[in-house]
Amino acid sequence: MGKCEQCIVRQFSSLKALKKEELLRMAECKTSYTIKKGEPIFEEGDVINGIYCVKDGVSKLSKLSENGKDQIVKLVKPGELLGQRSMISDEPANLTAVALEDMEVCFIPKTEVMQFFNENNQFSMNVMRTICDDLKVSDDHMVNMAQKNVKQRLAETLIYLEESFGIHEDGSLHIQLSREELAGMIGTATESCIRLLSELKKSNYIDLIGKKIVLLDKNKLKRIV
Amino acid sequence: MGKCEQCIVRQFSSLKALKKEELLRMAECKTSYTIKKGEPIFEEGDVINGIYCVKDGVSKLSKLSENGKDQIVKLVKPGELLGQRSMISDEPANLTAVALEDMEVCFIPKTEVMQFFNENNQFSMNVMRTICDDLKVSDDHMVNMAQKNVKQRLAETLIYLEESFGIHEDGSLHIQLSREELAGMIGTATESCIRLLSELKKSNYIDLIGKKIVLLDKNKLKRIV
DNA sequence: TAAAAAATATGATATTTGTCATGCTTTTTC
DNA sequence: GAAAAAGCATGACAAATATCATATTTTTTA
Repeated sequence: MGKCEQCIVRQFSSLKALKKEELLRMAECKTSYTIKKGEPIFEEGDVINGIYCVKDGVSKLSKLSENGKDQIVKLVKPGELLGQRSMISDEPANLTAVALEDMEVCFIPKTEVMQFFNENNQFSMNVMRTICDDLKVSDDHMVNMAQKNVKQRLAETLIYLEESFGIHEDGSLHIQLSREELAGMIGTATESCIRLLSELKKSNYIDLIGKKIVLLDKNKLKRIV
Repeated sequence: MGKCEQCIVRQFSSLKALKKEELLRMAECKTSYTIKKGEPIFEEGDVINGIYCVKDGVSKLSKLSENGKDQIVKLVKPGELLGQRSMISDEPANLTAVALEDMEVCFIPKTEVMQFFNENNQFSMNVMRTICDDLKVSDDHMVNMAQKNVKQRLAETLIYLEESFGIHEDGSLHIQLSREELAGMIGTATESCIRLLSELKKSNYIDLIGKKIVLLDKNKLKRIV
């Protein structure tokens, strides 16, 4: 079993406030999982009873709307925690978490996390701050959904994907989303998403190599937004 | 100066976890404000340095989008706290708070609230839970914005307004929003909002008496959603 | 209380976006 | 490696929504 103390991603999460002794305790009770691309970590309605710390790989958090489309609410990177909200609210998961790449995650049971809340104020504040950040992002996201058109949201999302997840050597977006998933992020029909991508390609804003996307002119894209 | 101990709304907020001694301290340092309908409590970008506890009246939390339209993100009722997120994230306000009715609010400085965080774990947990609830509501709201059409969102909003804020003796919605504000809640153009209201009236789902709105058939409305 | 301003309402029209159909391409499966 | 399946792409069209123009009503102001 890996030592939490030596885990690099811990430095980037709320867990960085934990003391040596607490980390040892956490290492004792955590469970590590490997999740294959496309597999769920948990699904909407699941009772989770703990949090997942993402060690490697990216996950999408999505919600199935009544019309059958999957709306992607957030992408989660290594170092982030999954399931905090459900654990604190003491509710089943509101979103489904599915791996976009092969992932490594550690599960920490609720009892242990609650213990940390009680004894380590800095940790509580860190978690609170993370959730506050999520809330701000979600509010802003909501305003964008309501007020921007699909083209603007697509341009914005492409820039976000490049800036948050980087690019391959060939310049293409590192994170690989299907057209359907991309449509699910910007909240539109898959066909509309594909059509707008083609349009952006024709105007030389982006390039499409197979399913890979290369941003050719970020400034122009930003001007769309 | 009013005693926080005897304030009724305290029972409905995170503040209910505060002990007698803490409430006395809070009463000492709080400031009470009366805010007239239409006036702001704070605006996007303001550094707040504390939280507002809503004693009476309803406030809208909104954000101005680049196209000049005001998107309403949330309505805040008596008993709720305003500005928690900004205070915890240590950031300027992300949203503008404007009174929809005459309001009474109490301002509690950040230093005091932080003190409570440190000494009263139950209070921290309450605040955390509130923010988690907000996050869930915001995520769900986002999915609705992305996946539902304007008519569905309007129907949903009307039901929400009735169920959360009640009705007058004549059956009309207690909370009084202009058509523009209602459009700002559902994220559409004012004209589209008005048009759909007229349509709902023609189909006898609702009645419009001047600017008052009466829900005639909530079940039918729910079937739209 | 009359005039001005703001809010509400509606029609005409343009634009955006979704849906369905269909073909092509890539990936998966046997 | 061929067949099947899934994903990508595009056209044609329909539906939803925004925009602009213009009444009408209500509210505010002088």
